[in-house]
Amino acid sequence: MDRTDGASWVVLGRVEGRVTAVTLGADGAELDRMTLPVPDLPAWVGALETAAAVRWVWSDAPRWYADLLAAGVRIGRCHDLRLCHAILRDSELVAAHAPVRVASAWDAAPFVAGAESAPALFELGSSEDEPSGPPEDVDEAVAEFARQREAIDGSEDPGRLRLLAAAESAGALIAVELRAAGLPWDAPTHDAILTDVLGRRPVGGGTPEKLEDAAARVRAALGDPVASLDSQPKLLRSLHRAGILVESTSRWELAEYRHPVIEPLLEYKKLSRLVSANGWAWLAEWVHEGRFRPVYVPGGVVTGRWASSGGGALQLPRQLRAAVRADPGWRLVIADVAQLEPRVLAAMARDEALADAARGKDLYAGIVETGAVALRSEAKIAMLGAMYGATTGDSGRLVPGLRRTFPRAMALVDDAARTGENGGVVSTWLGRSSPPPSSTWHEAQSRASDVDASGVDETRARRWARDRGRFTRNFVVQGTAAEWALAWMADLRGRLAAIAPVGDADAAPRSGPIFSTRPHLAFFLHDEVIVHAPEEHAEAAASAVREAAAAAGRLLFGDFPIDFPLELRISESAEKD
DNA sequence: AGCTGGATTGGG
DNA sequence: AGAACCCAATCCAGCT
Repeated sequence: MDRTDGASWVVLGRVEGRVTAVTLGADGAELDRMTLPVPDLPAWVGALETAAAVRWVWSDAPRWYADLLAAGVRIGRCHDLRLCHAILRDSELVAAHAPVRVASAWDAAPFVAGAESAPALFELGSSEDEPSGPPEDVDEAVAEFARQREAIDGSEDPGRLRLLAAAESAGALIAVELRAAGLPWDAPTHDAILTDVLGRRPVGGGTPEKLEDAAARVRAALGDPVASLDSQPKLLRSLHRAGILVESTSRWELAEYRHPVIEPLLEYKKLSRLVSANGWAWLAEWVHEGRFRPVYVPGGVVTGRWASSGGGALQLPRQLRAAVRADPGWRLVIADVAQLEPRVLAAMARDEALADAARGKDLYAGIVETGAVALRSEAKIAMLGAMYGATTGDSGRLVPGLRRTFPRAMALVDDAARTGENGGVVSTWLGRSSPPPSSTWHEAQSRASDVDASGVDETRARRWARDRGRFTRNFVVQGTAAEWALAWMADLRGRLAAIAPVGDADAAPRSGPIFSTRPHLAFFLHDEVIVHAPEEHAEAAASAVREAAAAAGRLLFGDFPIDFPLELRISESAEKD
């Protein structure tokens, strides 16, 4: 697929305790085949990885790489068949008749450790344990890899799809590494925050002091000593009985009312959320030996963003960031990209005016300087409105100002919206395509164009068309931003691995055998990374983070003059200053 | 008893 | 404030 650097492809498969490794030449022909027992795999991979430039081709990174890392073996590059299949199957750049497009066992959810040993109790039909994840047989893998090479080589833009496959596969490695290394988490700090906010931890697992106190004040204000506060319908009825005629129990609606119950109720909701989502139970389940190890799901969102499954890694409340603390003698390098999505939009659209406004500074301040809008706050909501498809309110009112000043960028998102409204498919910069509309959607559209269509039919069809337009409008920007972030992390991963190791693996053993002696990625959240680094290498790691951002911009957008400035700090804790 | 969907709130 | 996009986790209600 990539014939430029001479690295060989080694395809791995396994059956009944033995691994088969097939080495392929640049033309895809089989050069060599060998088998070995599963326990011998790490040593063999480690030796080959040191000796030669290898790209490992495997079904699913979590299935293969978690065990390698645990055995102390890190690899440089892979091709993740499951993730790349999902991209190529749907990509508009791939020919409609390509074999990768037909339904197959590669349309699989990721491997989940232990999932095969938990069959549903009342499952009908087969009583066999169905292992989760894609096929593991090596010949299946070789065949699928050939289909994917064919799909890419025969596509409209092989270069872009090669980049996307490489970036997505690097992300697959990084997700496994992030879990293996873990985010340094100081449980005593977390406990102190909980105790400060909620009051003393109840011994028998009951309600914390301050939560109980807030509940008592709510019930007193309602004049109902047994009011249920955790059931939305019951709470709504209690509020109505007290003369507060809200339609929901949401924070924003409650805040509009003046009544003695409002303040304690909002307090109750805040505390209740903290204890149930990130309280002591969460701490006991997800933090062990000073590390938070969430499950990241690369490509888990239609746009290509990562999702998480378990631990809520992408939903950590700001309130708890103080619990993210570097090990003794180590530092955190915390970096996020300022206004990633509008910068990506400027580059995709080749909109020099927007790129100028973004250059070297706060993009929203730059927009104000162009005169498109008067205030920074207006620039922000106008830009978000343009990318999300707002049509009403302040945002909808301000978008036309942007359309005059940045016609190219606005045309890109407007075109994406029009395509989506008409039932079409849109693609990101590197070629990830949106899913097509459902059959229900199509049926609603054709029913509305019947001669005897009712007003209800027409209204619904219009609404669904506009909903889909907003989705495709945002898809191209959010998805390309996700690609930029993958490229950033992939490049950063390589730079960090090149920094000389320090001390011995006992220095910070909690990160495991691979990550205890050198800077490593510890956290990722859409446009932010946290690197955990030995103090003496913190500056080098920070430089690597900055250089990787510049490299990612060049990799995706060549010499188009867009920059990606970072907000970066080196600190012992992730708490905001 | 287990599943699904609504409501809510946390993140970008 | 929301609006307008992409999510996950939790609890509860209502269903089978």
